[in-house]
Amino acid sequence: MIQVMSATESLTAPRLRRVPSRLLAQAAGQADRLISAGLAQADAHKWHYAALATLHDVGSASQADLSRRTGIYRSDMVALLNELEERAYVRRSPDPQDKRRNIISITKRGEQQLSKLDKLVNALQDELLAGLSARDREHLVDLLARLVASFSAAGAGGQ
Amino acid sequence: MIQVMSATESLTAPRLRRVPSRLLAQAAGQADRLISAGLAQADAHKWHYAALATLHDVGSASQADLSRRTGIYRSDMVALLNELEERAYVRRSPDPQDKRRNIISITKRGEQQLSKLDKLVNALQDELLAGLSARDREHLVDLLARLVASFSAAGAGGQ
DNA sequence: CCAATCTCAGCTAAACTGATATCG
DNA sequence: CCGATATCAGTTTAGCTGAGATTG
Repeated sequence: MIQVMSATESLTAPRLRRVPSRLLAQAAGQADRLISAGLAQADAHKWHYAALATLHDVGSASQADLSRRTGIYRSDMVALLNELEERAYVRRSPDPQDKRRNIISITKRGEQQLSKLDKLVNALQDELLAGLSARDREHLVDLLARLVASFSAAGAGGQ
Repeated sequence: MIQVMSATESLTAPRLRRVPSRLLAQAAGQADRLISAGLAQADAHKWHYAALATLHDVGSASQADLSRRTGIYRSDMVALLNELEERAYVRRSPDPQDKRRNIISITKRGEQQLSKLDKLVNALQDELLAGLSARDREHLVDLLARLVASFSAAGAGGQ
């Protein structure tokens, strides 16, 4: 059993209990621990999933492209793709049209692994959200998606 | 302007767009950057706020107590309280009843700082949630609070 | 003798920066 | 010459572990 240091909520100061940024951090922490632990048992990482899922949906992409789509830094993408290539989940081939680029594509084995991870990730999300009804889950996802979208549209990230 | 590496959502693979744990991580990241940057301008940290708010609501507490209530590790609490003590926001006095403990209490200056931070933190939450209506904000907070509560009630943290 | 408290010292992993060589 | 790409090396920080000395 993993020993975690989240605030004992019953003791948390009232003032802090409903601070959105704090709740987000707590929830995200719980989610991350759960998903990471689950994926670790399949010898995988959330980045593996993100990269494979993106490659499946997009077909193939350069590393920089993959980086933008997944939110993983180009510098970290190198090591990630090394791992995926080692396990033969992806292929790296030089782009003849643009010799700077590598074309990354998912292999058959990668597709198999992806569908395995897909099931696993979905199951883990269910576990995460076990305390909420189906309607509440959808609503939560909606609100989060809108929050993320509106926020990056506003100040910070958007180009 | 802070350069951030979040996925360019318009390019994010459909499969990833509505994964709850991913949305939570993104939202929490945005929130944390915003709040941390805002608090930094007041030469403060989110932990400062958590500790001061807890002390105000509780009156006084041992370091271990504060640690449990805020979710900050006892080991990190030492350094945090050093900072707060330096700035004369809190007082550390030995507990005569239990010589292992320090009794931490908030000072007048600490109260002043707290009300400053209170306003600041509230303003930052508003900025964070600017894209959502008042009803949506409440709903989001509700859902997050229930998620966090149900989750720790279930498997992981709760004794 | 075991459990809790405060403190210090250190580790790990994630997020991020910067530089280099290559190419468009 | 500027901008993008892949790669490598390095920093910073949050979160976490472990151990020591003291006390209940």
